[in-house]
Amino acid sequence: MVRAGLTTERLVRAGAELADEVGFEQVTVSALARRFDVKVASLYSHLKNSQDLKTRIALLALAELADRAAEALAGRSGKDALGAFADVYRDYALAHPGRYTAARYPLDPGTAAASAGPRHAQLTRAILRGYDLPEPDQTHAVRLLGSVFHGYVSLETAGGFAHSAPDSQESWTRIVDALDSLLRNWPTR
Amino acid sequence: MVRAGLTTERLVRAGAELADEVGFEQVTVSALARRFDVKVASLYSHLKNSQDLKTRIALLALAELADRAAEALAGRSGKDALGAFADVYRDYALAHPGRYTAARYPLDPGTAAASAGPRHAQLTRAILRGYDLPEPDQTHAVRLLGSVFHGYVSLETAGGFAHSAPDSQESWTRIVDALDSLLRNWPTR
DNA sequence: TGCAGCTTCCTAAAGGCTTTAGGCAAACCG
DNA sequence: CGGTTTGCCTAAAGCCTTTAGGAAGCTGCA
Repeated sequence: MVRAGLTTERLVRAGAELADEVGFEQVTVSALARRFDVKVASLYSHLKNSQDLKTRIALLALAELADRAAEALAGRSGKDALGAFADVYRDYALAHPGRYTAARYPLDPGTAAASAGPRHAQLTRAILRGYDLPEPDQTHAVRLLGSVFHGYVSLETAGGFAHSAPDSQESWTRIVDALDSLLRNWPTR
Repeated sequence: MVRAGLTTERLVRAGAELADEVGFEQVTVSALARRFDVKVASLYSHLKNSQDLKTRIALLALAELADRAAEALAGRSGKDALGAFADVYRDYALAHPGRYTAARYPLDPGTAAASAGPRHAQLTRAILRGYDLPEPDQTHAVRLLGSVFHGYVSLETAGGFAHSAPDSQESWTRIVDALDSLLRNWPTR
Protein backbone atom coordinates (compact mmCIF):
# COMPACT_ATOMS: atom_id res chain seq x y z
CA MET A 1 0.00 0.00 0.00
CA VAL A 2 1.75 3.11 -1.25
CA ARG A 3 0.79 6.18 0.68
CA ALA A 4 -0.58 9.14 -1.17
CA GLY A 5 1.05 11.70 1.07
CA LEU A 6 -2.10 13.61 1.94
CA THR A 7 -1.94 16.64 4.15
CA THR A 8 -4.57 19.22 5.00
CA GLU A 9 -2.44 21.75 3.16
CA ARG A 10 -2.29 19.76 -0.07
CA LEU A 11 -5.97 18.92 0.09
CA VAL A 12 -6.97 22.52 0.49
CA ARG A 13 -4.77 23.63 -2.38
CA ALA A 14 -6.16 20.90 -4.61
CA GLY A 15 -9.64 21.88 -3.48
CA ALA A 16 -8.99 25.45 -4.56
CA GLU A 17 -7.85 24.27 -7.99
CA LEU A 18 -10.89 22.07 -8.24
CA ALA A 19 -13.08 25.04 -7.37
CA ASP A 20 -11.58 27.07 -10.19
CA GLU A 21 -12.13 24.21 -12.61
CA VAL A 22 -15.63 23.06 -11.78
CA GLY A 23 -17.05 25.73 -9.50
CA PHE A 24 -16.93 26.08 -5.75
CA GLU A 25 -20.34 24.46 -5.34
CA GLN A 26 -19.07 21.27 -6.94
CA VAL A 27 -16.17 20.91 -4.54
CA THR A 28 -16.94 17.82 -2.49
CA VAL A 29 -14.90 15.54 -0.32
CA SER A 30 -15.68 12.77 -2.78
CA ALA A 31 -14.42 14.67 -5.80
CA LEU A 32 -11.26 15.55 -3.94
CA ALA A 33 -10.69 11.90 -3.00
CA ARG A 34 -11.07 10.92 -6.63
CA ARG A 35 -8.51 13.50 -7.61
CA PHE A 36 -5.99 11.93 -5.23
CA ASP A 37 -7.06 8.43 -6.20
CA VAL A 38 -7.81 7.63 -2.62
CA LYS A 39 -10.90 6.44 -0.76
CA VAL A 40 -13.21 9.11 0.56
CA ALA A 41 -12.93 8.14 4.20
CA SER A 42 -9.19 8.75 4.08
CA LEU A 43 -9.70 12.46 3.80
CA TYR A 44 -11.49 12.59 7.12
CA SER A 45 -8.19 12.23 8.93
CA HIS A 46 -7.16 15.58 7.46
CA LEU A 47 -10.47 17.40 7.27
CA LYS A 48 -13.16 17.60 9.89
CA ASN A 49 -15.94 17.48 7.34
CA SER A 50 -17.13 18.99 4.11
CA GLN A 51 -17.74 22.40 5.59
CA ASP A 52 -14.26 22.41 7.06
CA LEU A 53 -12.86 21.88 3.59
CA LYS A 54 -14.87 24.75 2.16
CA THR A 55 -13.95 27.03 5.00
CA ARG A 56 -10.28 26.32 4.51
CA ILE A 57 -10.53 27.05 0.81
CA ALA A 58 -12.26 30.30 1.67
CA LEU A 59 -9.47 31.25 4.06
CA LEU A 60 -6.87 30.44 1.43
CA ALA A 61 -8.62 32.63 -1.11
CA LEU A 62 -9.02 35.52 1.32
CA ALA A 63 -5.35 35.35 2.20
CA GLU A 64 -4.20 35.19 -1.42
CA LEU A 65 -6.38 38.11 -2.28
CA ALA A 66 -5.10 40.18 0.62
CA ASP A 67 -1.51 39.38 -0.33
CA ARG A 68 -2.05 40.55 -3.86
CA ALA A 69 -3.86 43.65 -2.75
CA ALA A 70 -1.08 44.52 -0.32
CA GLU A 71 1.51 44.13 -3.02
CA ALA A 72 -0.49 46.25 -5.45
CA LEU A 73 -0.85 49.04 -2.92
CA ALA A 74 2.84 49.23 -2.11
CA GLY A 75 4.23 52.52 -3.32
CA ARG A 76 0.93 53.81 -4.66
CA SER A 77 -1.54 56.33 -3.37
CA GLY A 78 -4.65 58.23 -4.34
CA LYS A 79 -6.38 57.24 -7.53
CA ASP A 80 -3.42 55.13 -8.53
CA ALA A 81 -3.88 53.00 -5.42
CA LEU A 82 -7.63 52.87 -5.87
CA GLY A 83 -7.34 51.59 -9.42
CA ALA A 84 -4.66 49.05 -8.60
CA PHE A 85 -6.68 47.71 -5.70
CA ALA A 86 -9.80 47.46 -7.80
CA ASP A 87 -7.97 45.60 -10.52
CA VAL A 88 -6.56 43.09 -8.08
CA TYR A 89 -10.05 42.11 -7.05
CA ARG A 90 -11.44 41.95 -10.52
CA ASP A 91 -8.46 40.13 -12.00
CA TYR A 92 -8.44 37.61 -9.22
CA ALA A 93 -12.12 36.91 -9.67
CA LEU A 94 -11.76 36.44 -13.40
CA ALA A 95 -8.67 34.26 -13.10
CA HIS A 96 -9.93 32.24 -10.13
CA PRO A 97 -13.71 32.20 -10.14
CA GLY A 98 -13.96 29.23 -7.81
CA ARG A 99 -11.62 30.72 -5.27
CA TYR A 100 -13.38 34.05 -5.52
CA THR A 101 -16.71 32.42 -4.80
CA ALA A 102 -15.03 30.63 -1.92
CA ALA A 103 -13.91 33.97 -0.51
CA ARG A 104 -17.56 34.78 0.13
CA TYR A 105 -18.34 31.50 1.87
CA PRO A 106 -20.00 32.42 5.17
CA LEU A 107 -17.60 32.09 8.09
CA ASP A 108 -18.60 31.96 11.69
CA PRO A 109 -17.60 35.12 13.57
CA GLY A 110 -14.55 33.60 15.24
CA THR A 111 -13.15 32.24 12.02
CA ALA A 112 -13.91 35.46 10.21
CA ALA A 113 -12.03 37.49 12.78
CA ALA A 114 -9.01 35.24 12.44
CA SER A 115 -9.15 35.32 8.64
CA ALA A 116 -7.57 37.78 6.25
CA GLY A 117 -10.90 39.63 6.21
CA PRO A 118 -9.75 42.32 8.61
CA ARG A 119 -6.64 42.80 6.48
CA HIS A 120 -8.90 43.61 3.57
CA ALA A 121 -10.61 46.30 5.55
CA GLN A 122 -7.22 47.57 6.66
CA LEU A 123 -6.00 47.77 3.09
CA THR A 124 -9.11 49.57 1.98
CA ARG A 125 -8.57 52.06 4.75
CA ALA A 126 -5.02 52.57 3.54
CA ILE A 127 -6.32 53.70 0.18
CA LEU A 128 -8.41 56.32 1.88
CA ARG A 129 -5.37 57.90 3.46
CA GLY A 130 -4.91 59.64 0.13
CA TYR A 131 -8.33 61.22 0.42
CA ASP A 132 -8.33 62.56 3.91
CA LEU A 133 -11.81 61.70 5.14
CA PRO A 134 -12.76 62.20 8.79
CA GLU A 135 -14.30 59.41 10.82
CA PRO A 136 -16.96 58.11 10.64
CA ASP A 137 -17.06 58.94 6.95
CA GLN A 138 -13.97 56.88 6.44
CA THR A 139 -15.80 53.79 7.62
CA HIS A 140 -18.74 54.54 5.38
CA ALA A 141 -16.34 54.90 2.49
CA VAL A 142 -14.63 51.61 3.33
CA ARG A 143 -18.01 49.93 3.20
CA LEU A 144 -18.89 51.63 -0.04
CA LEU A 145 -15.68 50.57 -1.74
CA GLY A 146 -16.03 47.03 -0.49
CA SER A 147 -19.60 46.94 -1.76
CA VAL A 148 -18.75 48.26 -5.19
CA PHE A 149 -15.82 45.97 -5.79
CA HIS A 150 -17.54 42.96 -4.45
CA GLY A 151 -20.84 43.75 -6.11
CA TYR A 152 -19.42 44.57 -9.48
CA VAL A 153 -17.27 41.50 -9.68
CA SER A 154 -20.14 39.36 -8.45
CA LEU A 155 -22.51 40.62 -11.07
CA GLU A 156 -19.89 40.41 -13.76
CA THR A 157 -18.93 36.83 -13.04
CA ALA A 158 -22.61 35.92 -12.90
CA GLY A 159 -22.76 37.10 -16.49
CA GLY A 160 -24.62 40.29 -15.73
CA PHE A 161 -22.74 42.57 -18.11
CA ALA A 162 -21.54 39.94 -20.50
CA HIS A 163 -23.43 40.51 -23.65
CA SER A 164 -24.25 44.17 -23.66
CA ALA A 165 -22.45 47.31 -24.68
CA PRO A 166 -20.38 49.07 -23.48
CA ASP A 167 -17.96 46.39 -22.49
CA SER A 168 -17.29 45.60 -18.91
CA GLN A 169 -13.70 46.80 -18.86
CA GLU A 170 -14.83 50.26 -19.83
CA SER A 171 -17.48 50.43 -17.13
CA TRP A 172 -14.93 49.26 -14.64
CA THR A 173 -12.51 52.03 -15.56
CA ARG A 174 -15.21 54.66 -15.47
CA ILE A 175 -16.54 53.43 -12.16
CA VAL A 176 -13.08 53.70 -10.64
CA ASP A 177 -12.90 57.24 -12.03
CA ALA A 178 -16.26 58.00 -10.50
CA LEU A 179 -15.25 56.63 -7.11
CA ASP A 180 -12.07 58.68 -7.17
CA SER A 181 -14.09 61.76 -7.91
CA LEU A 182 -16.56 60.91 -5.18
CA LEU A 183 -13.84 60.43 -2.60
CA ARG A 184 -12.22 63.72 -3.52
CA ASN A 185 -15.57 65.47 -3.10
CA TRP A 186 -17.05 63.44 -0.32
CA PRO A 187 -20.26 65.07 0.91
CA THR A 188 -19.96 65.64 4.62
CA ARG A 189 -22.98 66.45 6.68
CA MET B 1 -55.46 8.27 -0.54
CA VAL B 2 -56.27 11.93 0.00
CA ARG B 3 -54.58 14.16 -2.51
CA ALA B 4 -52.35 16.91 -1.27
CA GLY B 5 -53.23 19.30 -4.06
CA LEU B 6 -49.71 20.00 -5.20
CA THR B 7 -49.06 22.42 -7.99
CA THR B 8 -45.83 23.87 -9.27
CA GLU B 9 -47.04 27.24 -8.06
CA ARG B 10 -47.66 26.09 -4.49
CA LEU B 11 -44.40 24.19 -4.38
CA VAL B 12 -42.40 27.19 -5.48
CA ARG B 13 -44.06 29.45 -2.95
CA ALA B 14 -43.46 26.94 -0.19
CA GLY B 15 -39.89 26.60 -1.41
CA ALA B 16 -39.43 30.34 -1.08
CA GLU B 17 -40.75 30.27 2.48
CA LEU B 18 -38.48 27.37 3.26
CA ALA B 19 -35.54 29.31 1.86
CA ASP B 20 -36.28 32.22 4.18
CA GLU B 21 -36.52 29.88 7.13
CA VAL B 22 -33.55 27.61 6.65
CA GLY B 23 -31.49 29.22 3.91
CA PHE B 24 -31.63 28.83 0.18
CA GLU B 25 -28.86 26.23 0.19
CA GLN B 26 -30.95 23.96 2.36
CA VAL B 27 -33.91 23.99 0.03
CA THR B 28 -34.16 20.46 -1.33
CA VAL B 29 -36.86 18.51 -3.04
CA SER B 30 -36.85 16.19 -0.05
CA ALA B 31 -37.38 18.96 2.47
CA LEU B 32 -40.21 20.31 0.39
CA ALA B 33 -41.84 16.88 0.21
CA ARG B 34 -41.65 16.59 3.99
CA ARG B 35 -43.31 19.95 4.32
CA PHE B 36 -46.26 18.75 2.25
CA ASP B 37 -46.21 15.36 3.95
CA VAL B 38 -45.85 13.66 0.64
CA LYS B 39 -43.32 11.27 -0.88
CA VAL B 40 -40.37 12.82 -2.64
CA ALA B 41 -41.05 11.24 -6.00
CA SER B 42 -44.43 12.93 -6.11
CA LEU B 43 -42.85 16.30 -6.59
CA TYR B 44 -41.21 15.22 -9.80
CA SER B 45 -44.53 15.48 -11.59
CA HIS B 46 -44.49 19.20 -10.87
CA LEU B 47 -40.79 19.98 -10.97
CA LYS B 48 -38.26 18.85 -13.51
CA ASN B 49 -35.53 18.46 -10.91
CA SER B 50 -33.85 20.16 -8.02
CA GLN B 51 -32.31 22.88 -10.16
CA ASP B 52 -35.68 23.60 -11.69
CA LEU B 53 -37.05 24.22 -8.21
CA LYS B 54 -34.25 26.60 -7.36
CA THR B 55 -34.55 28.42 -10.63
CA ARG B 56 -38.26 28.94 -10.09
CA ILE B 57 -37.67 30.30 -6.62
CA ALA B 58 -35.09 32.66 -8.08
CA LEU B 59 -37.56 33.88 -10.68
CA LEU B 60 -40.18 34.42 -8.00
CA ALA B 61 -37.79 36.47 -5.91
CA LEU B 62 -36.64 38.57 -8.86
CA ALA B 63 -40.22 39.31 -9.79
CA GLU B 64 -41.24 40.21 -6.24
CA LEU B 65 -38.28 42.49 -5.91
CA ALA B 66 -38.99 44.22 -9.21
CA ASP B 67 -42.62 44.70 -8.21
CA ARG B 68 -41.64 46.33 -4.96
CA ALA B 69 -39.05 48.49 -6.63
CA ALA B 70 -41.53 49.62 -9.25
CA GLU B 71 -44.03 50.55 -6.60
CA ALA B 72 -41.43 52.43 -4.59
CA LEU B 73 -40.35 54.44 -7.61
CA ALA B 74 -43.85 55.51 -8.54
CA GLY B 75 -44.16 59.24 -8.07
CA ARG B 76 -40.61 59.77 -6.90
CA SER B 77 -37.54 61.16 -8.59
CA GLY B 78 -33.99 62.21 -7.91
CA LYS B 79 -32.55 61.42 -4.55
CA ASP B 80 -35.96 60.50 -3.25
CA ALA B 81 -36.21 57.76 -5.85
CA LEU B 82 -32.66 56.64 -5.28
CA GLY B 83 -33.20 56.25 -1.55
CA ALA B 84 -36.51 54.47 -1.94
CA PHE B 85 -35.07 52.06 -4.45
CA ALA B 86 -32.08 51.32 -2.27
CA ASP B 87 -34.29 50.67 0.71
CA VAL B 88 -36.45 48.24 -1.21
CA TYR B 89 -33.42 46.10 -1.94
CA ARG B 90 -32.04 46.23 1.53
CA ASP B 91 -35.36 45.70 3.26
CA TYR B 92 -36.21 42.78 1.03
CA ALA B 93 -32.87 41.15 1.69
CA LEU B 94 -33.23 41.56 5.45
CA ALA B 95 -36.84 40.37 5.51
CA HIS B 96 -36.34 37.52 3.03
CA PRO B 97 -32.74 36.38 3.17
CA GLY B 98 -33.44 33.07 1.47
CA ARG B 99 -35.34 34.64 -1.38
CA TYR B 100 -32.66 37.29 -1.75
CA THR B 101 -29.99 34.63 -2.05
CA ALA B 102 -32.21 32.87 -4.54
CA ALA B 103 -32.37 36.02 -6.63
CA ARG B 104 -28.67 35.59 -7.33
CA TYR B 105 -28.94 31.96 -8.32
CA PRO B 106 -27.18 31.66 -11.70
CA LEU B 107 -29.68 31.47 -14.55
CA ASP B 108 -28.88 30.33 -18.04
CA PRO B 109 -28.96 33.20 -20.53
CA GLY B 110 -32.36 32.34 -21.96
CA THR B 111 -34.01 32.15 -18.56
CA ALA B 112 -32.27 35.30 -17.41
CA ALA B 113 -33.54 37.22 -20.39
CA ALA B 114 -37.09 36.08 -19.69
CA SER B 115 -36.80 36.88 -15.98
CA ALA B 116 -37.51 40.11 -14.17
CA GLY B 117 -33.79 40.88 -14.42
CA PRO B 118 -34.18 43.28 -17.34
CA ARG B 119 -36.94 45.05 -15.42
CA HIS B 120 -34.44 45.74 -12.67
CA ALA B 121 -32.07 47.37 -15.11
CA GLN B 122 -34.99 49.32 -16.53
CA LEU B 123 -35.98 50.56 -13.11
CA THR B 124 -32.45 51.57 -12.27
CA ARG B 125 -32.32 53.51 -15.50
CA ALA B 126 -35.53 55.23 -14.51
CA ILE B 127 -33.86 56.60 -11.40
CA LEU B 128 -31.15 58.11 -13.51
CA ARG B 129 -33.66 60.15 -15.46
CA GLY B 130 -33.51 62.57 -12.58
CA TYR B 131 -29.78 63.03 -13.05
CA ASP B 132 -29.51 63.61 -16.74
CA LEU B 133 -26.45 61.54 -17.66
CA PRO B 134 -25.50 61.03 -21.31
CA GLU B 135 -24.89 57.57 -22.72
CA PRO B 136 -22.69 55.63 -22.20
CA ASP B 137 -22.26 57.11 -18.74
CA GLN B 138 -25.80 56.17 -17.93
CA THR B 139 -24.96 52.52 -18.44
CA HIS B 140 -21.88 52.82 -16.28
CA ALA B 141 -24.00 54.40 -13.60
CA VAL B 142 -26.60 51.63 -13.83
CA ARG B 143 -23.85 49.12 -13.29
CA LEU B 144 -22.41 51.11 -10.42
CA LEU B 145 -25.74 51.35 -8.63
CA GLY B 146 -26.47 47.68 -9.16
CA SER B 147 -23.04 46.83 -7.79
CA VAL B 148 -23.36 48.99 -4.71
CA PHE B 149 -26.82 47.80 -3.75
CA HIS B 150 -26.07 44.21 -4.43
CA GLY B 151 -22.63 44.34 -2.89
CA TYR B 152 -23.66 46.17 0.24
CA VAL B 153 -26.59 43.94 0.97
CA SER B 154 -24.50 40.88 0.26
CA LEU B 155 -21.79 41.90 2.65
CA GLU B 156 -24.29 42.98 5.25
CA THR B 157 -26.27 39.75 5.23
CA ALA B 158 -23.00 37.83 5.35
CA GLY B 159 -22.40 39.61 8.64
CA GLY B 160 -19.73 41.90 7.31
CA PHE B 161 -20.77 45.04 9.18
CA ALA B 162 -22.61 43.36 11.97
CA HIS B 163 -20.51 43.96 15.02
CA SER B 164 -18.70 47.17 14.33
CA ALA B 165 -19.51 50.84 14.68
CA PRO B 166 -21.02 52.84 13.12
CA ASP B 167 -24.14 50.84 12.59
CA SER B 168 -25.11 49.58 9.21
CA GLN B 169 -28.19 51.74 8.83
CA GLU B 170 -26.11 54.86 9.14
CA SER B 171 -23.60 53.73 6.55
CA TRP B 172 -26.44 52.88 4.25
CA THR B 173 -27.94 56.34 4.54
CA ARG B 174 -24.61 58.03 4.02
CA ILE B 175 -23.79 55.84 1.05
CA VAL B 176 -27.05 56.79 -0.59
CA ASP B 177 -26.17 60.43 0.06
CA ALA B 178 -22.78 59.88 -1.48
CA LEU B 179 -24.23 58.21 -4.56
CA ASP B 180 -26.68 61.06 -4.99
CA SER B 181 -23.85 63.51 -4.82
CA LEU B 182 -21.80 61.47 -7.26
CA LEU B 183 -24.64 61.29 -9.78
CA ARG B 184 -25.20 65.05 -9.55
CA ASN B 185 -21.52 65.63 -10.20
CA TRP B 186 -20.77 62.74 -12.49
CA PRO B 187 -17.27 63.14 -13.93
CA THR B 188 -17.51 63.06 -17.69
CA ARG B 189 -14.44 62.53 -19.80
C1' DT C 1 -75.11 6.80 -13.57
C1' DG C 2 -71.13 4.62 -15.19
C1' DC C 3 -66.88 4.11 -17.07
C1' DA C 4 -62.65 5.78 -19.90
C1' DG C 5 -58.85 8.24 -19.50
C1' DC C 6 -55.97 11.50 -17.38
C1' DT C 7 -53.74 13.10 -13.33
C1' DT C 8 -51.83 12.59 -8.86
C1' DC C 9 -49.44 10.30 -5.77
C1' DC C 10 -47.27 5.93 -4.45
C1' DT C 11 -43.64 2.01 -4.08
C1' DA C 12 -39.28 0.46 -5.59
C1' DA C 13 -34.72 0.96 -6.79
C1' DA C 14 -30.23 2.74 -8.22
C1' DG C 15 -26.56 5.95 -7.61
C1' DG C 16 -24.02 9.73 -5.28
C1' DC C 17 -22.24 12.33 -1.19
C1' DT C 18 -21.21 12.45 3.93
C1' DT C 19 -19.67 10.72 8.01
C1' DT C 20 -18.27 7.35 11.67
C1' DA C 21 -16.13 3.00 13.40
C1' DG C 22 -12.74 -0.13 13.40
C1' DG C 23 -8.57 -2.53 11.22
C1' DC C 24 -4.08 -3.36 8.95
C1' DA C 25 0.20 -1.85 7.31
C1' DA C 26 3.72 1.63 6.56
C1' DA C 27 6.74 4.92 8.56
C1' DC C 28 9.17 6.78 12.24
C1' DC C 29 11.96 6.58 16.59
C1' DG C 30 14.45 5.02 20.19
C1' DC D 1 14.85 -4.12 15.27
C1' DG D 2 10.53 -3.82 17.82
C1' DG D 3 6.97 -0.58 19.27
C1' DT D 4 4.15 3.21 18.47
C1' DT D 5 2.04 6.42 15.68
C1' DT D 6 -0.08 7.63 11.60
C1' DG D 7 -2.25 6.98 7.07
C1' DC D 8 -5.22 4.79 4.35
C1' DC D 9 -8.56 1.06 3.94
C1' DT D 10 -13.20 -1.62 4.31
C1' DA D 11 -17.77 -1.49 5.97
C1' DA D 12 -21.92 0.53 6.91
C1' DA D 13 -25.64 3.82 7.79
C1' DG D 14 -28.11 7.95 6.52
C1' DC D 15 -29.74 11.41 3.39
C1' DC D 16 -30.63 13.41 -1.28
C1' DT D 17 -31.76 12.87 -6.31
C1' DT D 18 -33.93 10.89 -10.05
C1' DT D 19 -36.38 7.41 -12.94
C1' DA D 20 -39.78 3.65 -13.80
C1' DG D 21 -43.94 1.78 -13.31
C1' DG D 22 -48.43 1.08 -10.73
C1' DA D 23 -52.81 2.20 -8.39
C1' DA D 24 -56.21 5.36 -6.67
C1' DG D 25 -58.85 9.67 -7.40
C1' DC D 26 -61.06 12.87 -10.46
C1' DT D 27 -63.43 14.55 -14.76
C1' DG D 28 -66.26 14.47 -18.57
C1' DC D 29 -69.07 12.43 -21.70
C1' DA D 30 -72.40 8.91 -23.08
